Amino acid sequence: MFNVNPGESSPIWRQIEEGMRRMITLGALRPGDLVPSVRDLALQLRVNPNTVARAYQRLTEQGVFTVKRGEGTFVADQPSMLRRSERNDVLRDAAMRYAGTAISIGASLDDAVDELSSSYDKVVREHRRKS
Amino acid sequence: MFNVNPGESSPIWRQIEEGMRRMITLGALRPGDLVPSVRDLALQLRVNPNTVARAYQRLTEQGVFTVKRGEGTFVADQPSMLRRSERNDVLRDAAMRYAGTAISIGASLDDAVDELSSSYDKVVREHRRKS
DNA sequence: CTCGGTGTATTATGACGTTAGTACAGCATG
DNA sequence: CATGCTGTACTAACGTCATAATACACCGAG
Repeated sequence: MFNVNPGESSPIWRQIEEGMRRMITLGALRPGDLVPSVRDLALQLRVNPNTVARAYQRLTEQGVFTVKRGEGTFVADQPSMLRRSERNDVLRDAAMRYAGTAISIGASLDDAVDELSSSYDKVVREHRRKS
Repeated sequence: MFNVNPGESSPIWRQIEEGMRRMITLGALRPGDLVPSVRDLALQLRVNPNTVARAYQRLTEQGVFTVKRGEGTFVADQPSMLRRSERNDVLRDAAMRYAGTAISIGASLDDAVDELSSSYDKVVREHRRKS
């Protein structure tokens, strides 16, 4: 599925939320697909079920997941993506953070772009492989 | 100087640490320059002095800052940059995070690169303007 | 119906980051 | 010397995050 890093500065439930979004936009999870149960994913990621539950709850509120009680959680038929404005805000914030750390260690824009390109492909390939 | 976001997931002292590194690599702070006092910067950023103190302390341990008691904190004559291996690790991690969020919201690599390029220039320009 | 799985809610606990306040040691300036 | 600035250290408090242990409501399968 995907990994999670407890040492990371961003909370685990957010990593799970973003991880699930990645799986969907990469096609590893398709509309109507059954998502691992809270307890299963918690075991798999070696994380507390409550932490997974929080991520699932947020995704459900956002319309990305739908819940059938007693049956499981599924990817919504039309996974509501973020509006373009919100999407741009998210991307811009992330870009600012990345640019900031790149500059802070003296990396050039080309360096940053190269590393980004490599990482982008890497993430895509890993997900393609596991699906 | 630079800004700080309490809502960010990464701790404030780390934002200050990276911000100072940016100032140095961008030339806004040069070796031998006097750095704002802990209390001054704390007032300016609307942050607790202890938070600034922690960032300064780390930078001092890393050889980026040197301290003259009763006088102030200065940029070290030869600000010891990170080793190439560490530098690459930091950049790679940051790139992975950025790529992950970009993919999670369905942004293409080109989108991510464009936004990165824009943000990189923006950070550079802002620092140039303030120096 | 019963059983097992699902999501959900609640409470308690420990670790961590941040803030606030206070206090101390050292140096420069007057 | 005395004052005021510097960095540094310590404690208490609060909020968030993650964990843990339950308990409940719901649904499908047997």
